[in-house]
Amino acid sequence: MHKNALVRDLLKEKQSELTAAERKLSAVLLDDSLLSGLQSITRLAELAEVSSPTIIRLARKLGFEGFSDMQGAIRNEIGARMKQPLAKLDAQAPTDSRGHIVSRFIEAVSGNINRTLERLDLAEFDQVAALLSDPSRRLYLLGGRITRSNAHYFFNHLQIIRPQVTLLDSSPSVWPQSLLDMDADAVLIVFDIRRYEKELEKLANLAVAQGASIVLFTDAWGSPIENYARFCFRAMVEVPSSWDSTLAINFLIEALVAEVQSRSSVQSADRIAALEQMIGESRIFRSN
Amino acid sequence: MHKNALVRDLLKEKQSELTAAERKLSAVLLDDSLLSGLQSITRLAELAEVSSPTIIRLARKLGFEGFSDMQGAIRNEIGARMKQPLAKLDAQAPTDSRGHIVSRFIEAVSGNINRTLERLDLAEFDQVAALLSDPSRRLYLLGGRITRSNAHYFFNHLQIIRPQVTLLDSSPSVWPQSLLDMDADAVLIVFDIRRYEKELEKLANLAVAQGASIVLFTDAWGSPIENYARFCFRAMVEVPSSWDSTLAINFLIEALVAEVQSRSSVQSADRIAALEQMIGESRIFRSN
DNA sequence: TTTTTTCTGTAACCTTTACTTCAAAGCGCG
DNA sequence: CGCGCTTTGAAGTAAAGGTTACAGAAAAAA
Repeated sequence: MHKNALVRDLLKEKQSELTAAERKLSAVLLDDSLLSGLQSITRLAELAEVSSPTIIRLARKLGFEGFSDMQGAIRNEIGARMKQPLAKLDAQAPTDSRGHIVSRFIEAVSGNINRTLERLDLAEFDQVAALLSDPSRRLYLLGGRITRSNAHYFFNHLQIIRPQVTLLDSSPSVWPQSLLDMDADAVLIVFDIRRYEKELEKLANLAVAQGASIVLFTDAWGSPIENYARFCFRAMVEVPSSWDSTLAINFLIEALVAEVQSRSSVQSADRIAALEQMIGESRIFRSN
Repeated sequence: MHKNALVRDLLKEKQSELTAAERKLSAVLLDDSLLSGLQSITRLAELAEVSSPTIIRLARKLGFEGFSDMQGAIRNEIGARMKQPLAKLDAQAPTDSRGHIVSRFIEAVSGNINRTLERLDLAEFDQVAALLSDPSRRLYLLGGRITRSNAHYFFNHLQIIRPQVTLLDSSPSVWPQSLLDMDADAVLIVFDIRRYEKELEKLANLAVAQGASIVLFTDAWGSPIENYARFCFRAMVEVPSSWDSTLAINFLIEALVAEVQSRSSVQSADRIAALEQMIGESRIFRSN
């Protein structure tokens, strides 16, 4: 019975029946594709911070005679996986012959991120990081219908890291007020993927006219805002879905956050500490 | 010295210096990509039809302390070969010897996504997709300080695809009003990664008490809300940054959006068409 | 051939391993 | 609070592990 089943699947399948220590162990095993299961039971026990009996109990729970038996199965499993040309998400395809949506999705997404990075100019990335770390700059973030979430995510982090960060409202009617403040020190970070929104372009145009610098995040085809942008990141967005994927854009955002944080760490340490305290004090929904 | 070199290369390199029995052993090892070297020395000896001392002598000849030492190297080697990164941005490293932040980031992120998917239960994924596609369900989304953006992103799409989707306000003081409506038909989608927020747990608890089902997105360590959740997705979030990465979570969201969309496509087609029209009519910032 | 050198397996060695037992710790429940 | 129950690791054991020493086998040199 267990001869056919893969240890990995068994682990996932019986996850709910596992105890706390067993789940800890299971996490360690799954964490590196069962590879840690090839060590001696003692080492594995130390690595997973459980005792060796726990390991044996888990092995038995999965249907093996003991640890050695399971280890043999793991070795076979890894061997089988290695002989496959490309180790991609093993398509078990329970419902669909062309593979589960998750399998197809991960394939597309990894391609998107890869190609986005291929086109990424690291020097440009560094320049943008420097720009966003400059405390004398004022940052404004703006997104479209869908990309507003990305703008919000970026804003969320930047606002904690440094002062002078503004997320523009989703309603264009209140933009003019912010526009007033955009001078040569201002940086407008715009997200605009298809379908490109005319309002965004209009605002970008006006901002540039006032001297602001624009950092644009767009898709492979390029928003019309490219013409006004000082810096431009193009990300791949196509996936097997009715919707575009902004994962590559999110990747760029997170990498920028990391870099801006490390460049601003000295100044932002106090800022974050102060924030933590304010959060603690202003907790409304008391949890006592 | 031999720390860097691969066992496989060492074997081929020193082939000429090997004795007959050693060469027989080497052939067996190379034959299945060193995989047979993961067994016990006794089994390997039987398989290669040599004695165990021969194995030790070969290991020493290659520069290892003994069989165990070589076996460890083999394990690492196989591990390295298996976890071929989703993307290995060929390190150009212009400024930093340890690689550009983007390179280090992509490595961490691809690992995170891969490991998140390994732990993902596809059946659970499908169940959640079905749940979210059910028009008789009312959906409520809730995120923490950082994950609010993810909740917003999810909301943004779900709201277009189907009716009865609500994004809970970031301020807990107005939650009770929404809580009133959460009965057995309600689905509360919660995002809670470290540092876990007590307010979220409290709300989840109350929602469950009213009969609502909870779908939880959390990190590898697991939010306390797990105890109340009907479905739980655990994503890996660690990256070389002061901040956690929610990219794996975003991946799950996008995959779910794709699946929910395809399941609801019939009903949602009209909805999207209607929406498009409304957007066209209500454009404020006219582009003449 | 004999002598010398190199190679290889057997048998002993001690260490580590996988596994069992058992008691303490944790946990839910009345 | 104590009561069961489950979960967990410490201690102990028998077996298998890796390693060593040594002697015979094979090959090379004389």
